[in-house]
Amino acid sequence: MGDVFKALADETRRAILDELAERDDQTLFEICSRLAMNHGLGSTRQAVSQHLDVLEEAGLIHSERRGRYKFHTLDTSPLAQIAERWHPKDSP
Amino acid sequence: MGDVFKALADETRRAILDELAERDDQTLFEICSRLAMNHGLGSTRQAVSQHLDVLEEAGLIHSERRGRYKFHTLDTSPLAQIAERWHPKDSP
DNA sequence: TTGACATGCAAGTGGCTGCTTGCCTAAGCT
DNA sequence: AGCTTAGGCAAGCAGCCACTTGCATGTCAA
Repeated sequence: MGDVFKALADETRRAILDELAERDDQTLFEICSRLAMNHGLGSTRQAVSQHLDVLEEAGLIHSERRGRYKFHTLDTSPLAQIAERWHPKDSP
Repeated sequence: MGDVFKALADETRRAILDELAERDDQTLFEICSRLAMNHGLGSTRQAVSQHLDVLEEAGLIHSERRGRYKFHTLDTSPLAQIAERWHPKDSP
């Protein structure tokens, strides 16, 4: 699952996860404005949209379309295995 | 600490961490041969050396020079904060 | 000291990636 | 219907990054 690591490699994408961790079910424009407000990031709508694609591809967020809005929710389950991959070896 | 995430974004670097998780105090050539044996990676010595620099910059490994050998050891402590950064929010 | 071995340094290159630009689709409101 | 709003698609561009190539440094053994 190298997609998860590559998705986390970008600062803007980590900021998006930060925002979704504070409030779920946010639309694209909500995320855009919150990135500008809370993180000082002036990313374009298309740029954020592409970031959301990468994050969803990695399984870190899920999206659901309701009417003309698309709501995004955080999924932290792929992060669990990261810390556990390089466990210090227990000698037998 | 974006360096940690960027360091983990590369497959070869993750394989290096895998090898160091199994045995500490490995030299550059040991790591090279183990990458070829266990992971099927035909990386050059210089390529692996640069990967080791990135990993050390990120604080994921430490190195110690003894004579003409340089031994590398794994340090998993930067990984702890990763899983804890996007904790599900506890409602007050 | 001489040679072999382990590693370091630095410039150059190809491919990936984040971002922009421009246009398009679709849903809701009046 | 007509307009606005939320989002999607795709091509192009610039910077970064992993890798190579060639040479240099330093250490041990004979």
